[in-house]
Amino acid sequence: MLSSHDSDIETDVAASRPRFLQIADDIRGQIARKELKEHDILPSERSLSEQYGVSRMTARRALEALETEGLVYSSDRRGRFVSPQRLSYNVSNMVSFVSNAQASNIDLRIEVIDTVETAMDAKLAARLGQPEGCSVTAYTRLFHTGDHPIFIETEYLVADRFPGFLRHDLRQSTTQILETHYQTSAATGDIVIRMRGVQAQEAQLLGISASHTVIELEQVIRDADGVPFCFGRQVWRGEMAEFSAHAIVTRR
Amino acid sequence: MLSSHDSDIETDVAASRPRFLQIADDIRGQIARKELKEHDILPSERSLSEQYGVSRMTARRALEALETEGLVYSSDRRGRFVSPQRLSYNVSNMVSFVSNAQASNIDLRIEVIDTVETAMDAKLAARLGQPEGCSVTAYTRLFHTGDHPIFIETEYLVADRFPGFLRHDLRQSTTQILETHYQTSAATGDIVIRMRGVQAQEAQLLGISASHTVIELEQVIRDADGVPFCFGRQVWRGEMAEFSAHAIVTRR
DNA sequence: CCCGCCATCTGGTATATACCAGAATTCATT
DNA sequence: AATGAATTCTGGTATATACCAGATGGCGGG
Repeated sequence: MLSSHDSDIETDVAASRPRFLQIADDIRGQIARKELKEHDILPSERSLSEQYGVSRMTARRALEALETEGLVYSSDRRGRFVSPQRLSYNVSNMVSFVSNAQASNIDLRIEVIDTVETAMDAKLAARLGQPEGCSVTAYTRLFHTGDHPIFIETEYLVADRFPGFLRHDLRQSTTQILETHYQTSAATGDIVIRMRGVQAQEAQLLGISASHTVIELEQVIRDADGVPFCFGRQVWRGEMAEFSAHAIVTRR
Repeated sequence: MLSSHDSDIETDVAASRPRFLQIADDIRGQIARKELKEHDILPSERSLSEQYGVSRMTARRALEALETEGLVYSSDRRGRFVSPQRLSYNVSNMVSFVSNAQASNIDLRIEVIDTVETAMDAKLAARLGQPEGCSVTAYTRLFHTGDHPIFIETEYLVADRFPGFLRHDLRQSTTQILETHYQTSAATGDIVIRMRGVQAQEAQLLGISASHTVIELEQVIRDADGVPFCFGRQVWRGEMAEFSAHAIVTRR
């Protein structure tokens, strides 16, 4: 009945749209229609290639397309899975991401990757309004929901101002630590968001393959007097978040 | 002299890091060292494969890696080129992007893709605080620097408030039009930024291949009374921009 | 000098094949 | 029941090959 029409359309589409994108569209549809749900495993490259009668490489391209879109993530040599829903991160409301997440019932786990006490390079010193070579406390943490990595954060604190900072447990909100133990809280911030290629080490921590893109979010945080005391850099799995802000036009 | 050491290191690296990433690293270095400059053409897939003694597919993967990173753009069947520097877009300072760009000597060209006068769907109506089915003026424009596409913008205006809007020349700042002819200017905005996969039509307009990622920026713009009058969606080539914001913590 | 044809270049798609290493599972041995 | 070895699965890398269609540039004819 309609089948002849359908096949006409299909061959038309086939003429224009590459096979691997058609397969990707197909799977995209299954995800949209919830036939495949969050963290469900997708068919393997080999089974897809049989299913659609294409070579493994073509099936692979379809899956890779979904992966770069962020609809799908892959776990090395285990398979590919449907990505979970995005988190929303309000950059204007600079109250701790950790507290926010916990308030919205997100199961957040923080892993401390590295801590150092070192000297500022020129760039960092400029951002923090300090002389070059000045002492800085730095730590890198990896944030997960469930066992799913979301972003890496490295923060640099003016060391003189926060003595013994690294003695605190960093698997909690640092905003909290700063307020409780150092009577310092964020008042304003300058934020930059950009998309860029992931670096090898980051890719490993985030559990994504090299040559993917990530979202980098950098912020300088200032106290009530406008004095910068922290520089932070977050590297997000791009598909895992969206960033919201509230802007107020200041006319001068 | 050092060559034996070097080759040791090289084979070590070779053992760990895939060949296609090594080639990508190599080219990335040439770009960083300015041996290849903005809009310079890269070696073709075939010449790269000869140069490094790998198959064309491997050379291709190297170039594709650079492309997804945004370091390189490709123009269908002409070749691959070094991407130009990013633009900086301050989302807090909501004064027209167009005026800003012109002030910073950026050669901006605007192409009007589509204009319509239609009825709001439920989602749009909610964002603009209007009843569903209400009349809306919409237009889609493509922004270039030189002949290089940067982003697509679609804006939706509450039609009743801006009669005859589409009669103006849209190849200029719409902020300007709104201020001059309708005594309306932006006071606050709610902005969302996310990374997502590009859609087929967008890919064509932006001159990128399908299955790449883009940055989507959505904003609701309100007047001095807090009444929303415009919803806009921008779809950026991710490598072409970075977004900055100034945040002020409001404690409640 | 201009126009149109054609060879040659480019990337885009697609197949078939091979081997590797890690993850998961199976199954026999202790 | 616990341990450990073997098998089977997965994606990751890499090669070789083929054909297509758009872009480009040279060349010849008007």
